[in-house]
This record gives sequence, C-alpha cells and structure tokens, in this order.
Amino acid sequence: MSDPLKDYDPHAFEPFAVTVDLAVFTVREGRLHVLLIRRGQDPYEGSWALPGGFILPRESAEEAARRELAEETGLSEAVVDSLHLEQLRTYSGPDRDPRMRVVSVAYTALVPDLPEPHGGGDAAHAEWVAADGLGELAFDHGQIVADAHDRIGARIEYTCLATTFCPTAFTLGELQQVYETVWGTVLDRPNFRRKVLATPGFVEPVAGASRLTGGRGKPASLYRAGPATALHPPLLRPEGRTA
Amino acid sequence: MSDPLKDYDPHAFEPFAVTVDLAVFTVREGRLHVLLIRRGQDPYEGSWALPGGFILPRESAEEAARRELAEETGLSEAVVDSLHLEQLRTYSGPDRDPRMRVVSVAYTALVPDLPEPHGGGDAAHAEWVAADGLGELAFDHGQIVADAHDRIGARIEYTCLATTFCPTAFTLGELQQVYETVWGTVLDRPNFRRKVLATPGFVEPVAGASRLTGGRGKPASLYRAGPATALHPPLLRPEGRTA
DNA sequence: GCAAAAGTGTTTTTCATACACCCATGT
DNA sequence: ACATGGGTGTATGAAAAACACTTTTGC
Repeated sequence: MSDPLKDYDPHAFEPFAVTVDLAVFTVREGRLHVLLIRRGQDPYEGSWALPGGFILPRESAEEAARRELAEETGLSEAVVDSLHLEQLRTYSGPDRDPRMRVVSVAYTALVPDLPEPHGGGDAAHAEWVAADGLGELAFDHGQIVADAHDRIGARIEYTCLATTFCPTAFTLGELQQVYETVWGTVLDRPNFRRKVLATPGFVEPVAGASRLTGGRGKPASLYRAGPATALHPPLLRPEGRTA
Repeated sequence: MSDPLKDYDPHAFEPFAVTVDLAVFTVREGRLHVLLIRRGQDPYEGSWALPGGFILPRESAEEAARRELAEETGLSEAVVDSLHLEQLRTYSGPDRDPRMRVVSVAYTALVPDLPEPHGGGDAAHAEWVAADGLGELAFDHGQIVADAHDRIGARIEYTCLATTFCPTAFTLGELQQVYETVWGTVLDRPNFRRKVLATPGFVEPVAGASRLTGGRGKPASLYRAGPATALHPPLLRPEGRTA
C-alpha cells in the first residue's frame, strides 16, 4: 500500500478476487488426513480441492476462514471460534485459476478425529482423505497441502499444537501417535513421556481417569491440554529438521 | 477459491486492492534498522510507512515485492533478484486503509548496511530508521514491523539467514553482533565461534584475509557465507524462545 | 605497558539416547 | 500363560554453558 493509492480509482484496475483456502488436518487410524471437497464444476471437475471461499467485504481473512470452516465441517460456531487457525501463506501466481486473477490466503487447522464432516450446505461432499499419496489436486492445492504439512511438522516441535489433534482427554500414547504420524517417525516412548511431562503447562493429568486404548494392555491415564502455548525445551524430531 | 467462483462476475463485487508491503531490515551501528518512507499524502500524512505498492495484473506477489524493493532502494535488479525475500503474512483487516479495502501481502528482506538507500523515483525519501522505539507508523505497519522482527529472530535460529545482514566478507564478531542485535542479548564469544564453525556450510574462511574491526585489537580473519541454507544443530538464543 | 579485540582450551553440568525392566489388562 | 500397551529407572555419551587463558594489534 502506501503511496500508489494516491490517484487510485477503485474500479480502474482489473479486479483481484481474494479468497481463503483451508487445509484442515486430522489424525485418523495413524494416518494424517486432509479435509477435501470433490469439485463439481468446470475447472478441475472431479478433482479434489481444498474448502474455501471469498472474503466478504467486511470480513478479515481469518474471519472468512472461520466462517468457511464452520460451513464446510458443520462444526458449531463456538467450537470453530475456539480452534487454533494458523495463517500459512498467500498464494498469488497470476495463473492459479484459469478463470480470473485469484489471490488466496491459506490457513491451516488441526482438529481431533471425532467430528465426521457432516453438515448442511457446502459440507455435503466434504471428506477426510489420507494425506500421503493423494493424487493431483485442483489448482495449486497440492502445493498448499504439502506446505501445510511441512509447517505443522515444524510447529509441533516448538508449540503445544499437537494436543489440538486430540480429543479433550487423551492418553500420552495418543499424543505420541500424533507426533509419529505427522513426522513419519518412531519415537521412544519413555523419552517422549519424560519430555512431555517435563514441559510445564503442556499437559495436565485428569484426576483418576484412565482409558483402555488397544483393547489389551494396561489402561492409560488421561491428560488434557495445559495452559502453555509454547514448548520451552522444544521437542525436536530425531533426524535433522525440514527447514 | 474452489466453489464460490461458479457464477462469478469479475466486476460484481466491490473490488479488493491487493498490495505488497516490505519490511527491509539492516544492522547498523549495533542497532536494527528498518527502511521507511515519510508519507506525503492524506491518510497518515507525515508518518513513517513501509515501502510497497500494488501487485500488477500479471505479477505474483513475490515478483511485485522484488520490483518495489528495487525501486525503493535503488539496488540493481541483479542484486535484488538474488536476495532472500520471505513472505511474512497477509494483513487483511477490513479497515486497514480508510480509503478502500486493501489486502496486503507483507515480505521481509535482510540486507547488509553498505547500500545507502539512494535511488531515483520512489527512493528519494526512503530512510533507515532504528527499529527500537519508533513511534506510531501509518496503517498497521507498526504491527507488521513487530511481526517481522519476531520472525527474523526465529529464522536466524534455524537458518543461515544472519549472513545476509553482513557484507560478502565478514568477521565472526560481525556475525555475532547481528545475532546480538536482532535478539537483544549478549552471547559468549568462544561458544558462538564454536557453534558457527561446527555447522558445515554456514561460513567458509576467506584465504589469508583479515580486518581490523574496532580500531584496536587483533585483526579478525574473514569469512563468507557458505552453501548451507539450514542450520542443523540450531543456534538457540539464551532465554526461552519467543514462539 | 596497557587496553581492546580475536582466538584457544578446559571444566562442569545438563540433556538426549538407548535400553532394561515392572505393571495392568484382555484373551 | 502370554501378548499387548502403559509406566519407571538408569547408564552412557554428546553437547551447551561458563570461564580461564593466550595472541595480536593501536595508543
């Protein structure tokens, strides 16, 4: 902005459409899944695409992202408002969309597995698709999903975000599986435990609660997400970072 | 994007202007400086603002950022093309600019101190301003500068970006001062040295060259940036992270 | 000689890793 | 009984932090 707006006539330029795209992830059955929509219209008809839509005239991009997320997933406004939404980056290639100039602000969200993406309206055909080995997506959405996966992998090293993949009460084994799934690595259980419990505010024990996870084995005690948001000694993945 | 574009008429919506804003930093005399422009027009007249401008119809946001950077700093196209430009985030509040709806993609660049921002045209009134304790900036540019500072502080922990603040040949003391300036901390010289030299590809020695830095003292040997881009054992700042 | 800045070495402590081992539950 | 997953303890090794010390220059 700044200077060039001095003699600007709002309708002089060819207009840019500004949209949001959502890369919503969950961990299901030990695999990372993305929420996708099967396209029914002309460009890329039949391909998978990310949910998203226009920013309305009086909305910020984040507000638009939350609104679209609620519409696509059928989650209540209250739940969506409390979710952690992270701006990924903005995609602005002049030929992203063959129809017109579309600049899109991409957001990432991490949700627990529980909610099936049912819901009225747009959500009718939204589905969870395994993130590894999905084919060509519409537009540059394949790139967006790849960027989002990288970002999440890096974010869970320094932040407490991994708990947002879990239900309100979860076991440490479940939390560990989130890390293993996102990073595609195997972690040492005793050491993972120690690091997580040694980080103040990461997780807090739920009184005397426990849950049987795999059908067999000792029931694991339950934890909930703590008040901390950053991970002070970071939880680095085994092999070097993705940069 | 995706669905909502099905019946879209390019001129039906009130148009969004899409711009880029640049937060260009340098380290000068042990202080972090930002490149700013004194506004001469109506909104925020007389205030400092970030350089930036419109994305042209056939440009990506990054291309626009490089073009603007060349215009504002007077640096040659070749230099600007080789610079590391990083997309920060997109600012989209509906009332950022009182005149109309402007969505702006912010970029950060790190440059060495050498080049005085002279240059024809727009650069006439671009100046380096110390980043600590600058007053109110125009629009939401104060927020952008703060976000950019945070981001840079985090980036130099894991990447070799800090060398882009230095001239082509630099001493380890100069590199250390970059870290100290950006983080606002003091580092232990022997330990800093060790970490930097232990990271393969971070810096490479320049044959027998040396330079006298403070007027007195032993001349320091010179290094140049190495081929590495990521810092494998990260160079973490003393106190916990900014997150 | 002294101050200032570069560079080297060493010691201490902390932390990550890799295991070995015990506990509780379902079949 | 045994397989399966949860949980505890511990020895080893690498790395970060703290700091003492030497070197080379200008004044």
